[in-house]
Amino acid sequence: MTTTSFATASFFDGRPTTEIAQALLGTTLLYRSNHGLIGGLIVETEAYLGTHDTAAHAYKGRRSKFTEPLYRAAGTLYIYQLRANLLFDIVTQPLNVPEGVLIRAIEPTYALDQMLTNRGKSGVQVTNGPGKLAQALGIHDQTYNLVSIDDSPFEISLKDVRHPRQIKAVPRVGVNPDAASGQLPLRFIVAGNPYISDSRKRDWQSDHGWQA
DNA sequence: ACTGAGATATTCT
DNA sequence: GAATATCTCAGTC
Repeated sequence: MTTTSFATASFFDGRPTTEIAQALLGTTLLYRSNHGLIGGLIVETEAYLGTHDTAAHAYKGRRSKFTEPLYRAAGTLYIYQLRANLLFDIVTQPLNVPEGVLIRAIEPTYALDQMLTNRGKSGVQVTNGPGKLAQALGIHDQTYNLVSIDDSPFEISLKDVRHPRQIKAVPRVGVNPDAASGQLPLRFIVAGNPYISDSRKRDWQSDHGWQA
């Protein structure tokens, strides 16, 4: 196995979570599903900074069966249910440093047909949100929660990497804005990409915000 | 195109 | 019983 086309543990090694969240933009999230290779370019991420981040599940060191994956090694998958949705996170720091990145949106590049079928929606509605992208990929259980991405059918591919022309850092979605960490700009987006959750059509760019 | 309410599952107080 | 790292639909513009 080469180390150039996959983002494994070395991708996370020794970098702050905020930096990893930005570095993931433009890489490809791939899933080797029973229906074949499916995935797309990551266009939106959020960083959750552990015990001092009021919006993080590990705030104040909360540790339970639910939050356990965050305390494991970098590259551990944290797949959990929020209301009727599954959310897909990757742990970014060494053992017992409970930080992670939430993948919030992708731009489909592999098996768009399958995603349309999985979602029953068209256009950007296919993958422009964390729960939506899980549905689109066909993730409907927590089988790979607590598993290292290297031992899972998931992969961060650096093979067809694109470079955002501009990365914007804005406050995170769905966090209590009145809490201490509520306004921190820890949500990172590829400016101008139409698959950004809750984006406005007027902000979309024809090149989707990628460098040429 | 944009806004706001309601539904949904799980965890923690 | 309250809170939550969300989605969808119906109403309005």
